[in-house]
Amino acid sequence: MPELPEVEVTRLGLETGLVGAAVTAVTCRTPSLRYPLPSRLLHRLVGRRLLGINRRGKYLLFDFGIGHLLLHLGMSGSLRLVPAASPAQRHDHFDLVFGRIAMRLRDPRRFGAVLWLQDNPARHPLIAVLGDEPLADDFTPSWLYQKTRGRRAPIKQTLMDSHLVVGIGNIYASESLFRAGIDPRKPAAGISLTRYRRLVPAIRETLEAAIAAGGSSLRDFVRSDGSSGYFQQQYFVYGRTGEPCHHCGGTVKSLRQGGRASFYCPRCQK
DNA sequence: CTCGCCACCTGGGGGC
DNA sequence: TGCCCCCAGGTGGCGA
Repeated sequence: MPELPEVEVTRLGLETGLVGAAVTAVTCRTPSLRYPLPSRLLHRLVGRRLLGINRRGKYLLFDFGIGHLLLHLGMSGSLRLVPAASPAQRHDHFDLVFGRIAMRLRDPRRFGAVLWLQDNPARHPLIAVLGDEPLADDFTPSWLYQKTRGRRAPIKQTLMDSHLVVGIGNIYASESLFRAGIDPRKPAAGISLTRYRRLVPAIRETLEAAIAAGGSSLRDFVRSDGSSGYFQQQYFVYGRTGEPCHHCGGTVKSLRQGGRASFYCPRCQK
């Protein structure tokens, strides 16, 4: 799915095309994704101008002045700009139409979310519980070090806990730990401040490189302009079980942690 | 608070 | 060809 970089690339793609435009129609084709679609409330957007698009973690927040449309892409969601007249296909659940252009949400696995937030988005229960933004200035080695005292879970799963730090999914957790030279199985509490001084920049570099590459985490990820794309970002370890490590030439290994696949190089990551 | 596990859903791929 | 099982992905919610 869309991890933070893919959501951010989506946000950037939509922002250019939609901010300042007014909604002319709303189409809900699915009664419910993760939550029921608030179709009655959404129809009140007709005639309203989109003032801005923000991101918090993997959530997108569309500011309409009278409230915010909150979208989450789940595991398989994508948002694209299409001609308003183009026929919807299977799994196209929701359209926000801006004249001749429609922003279309497609989500085959339907883990995504569409919600209407009347009040301050930061106070919404889904947003209020979120952890630090990994690209923000307050995400520092000492902050992460302090927050992980007493956490005996493996660092890989800890990085994926959105209540601690947002936006890092299964792919970029493995990639960040490779860059930092840390074994994904290491308990978070057992990692020294010195090593967090390496991990925090590694997370930033991983996410920023992916944003620069235009989003990459799903084979079927489609950028908001509809182009197929990701400049084939090269993963260091993700999905490369049995292949040679790009750094040391050793063999990339995989294991399961909390029901998900992790990838690492035993020689580079201790 | 932390942890481990389940549920949610669908399409694609491999094995037989 | 068809069937079955497993897997991918994010996150809320549960009980321990």
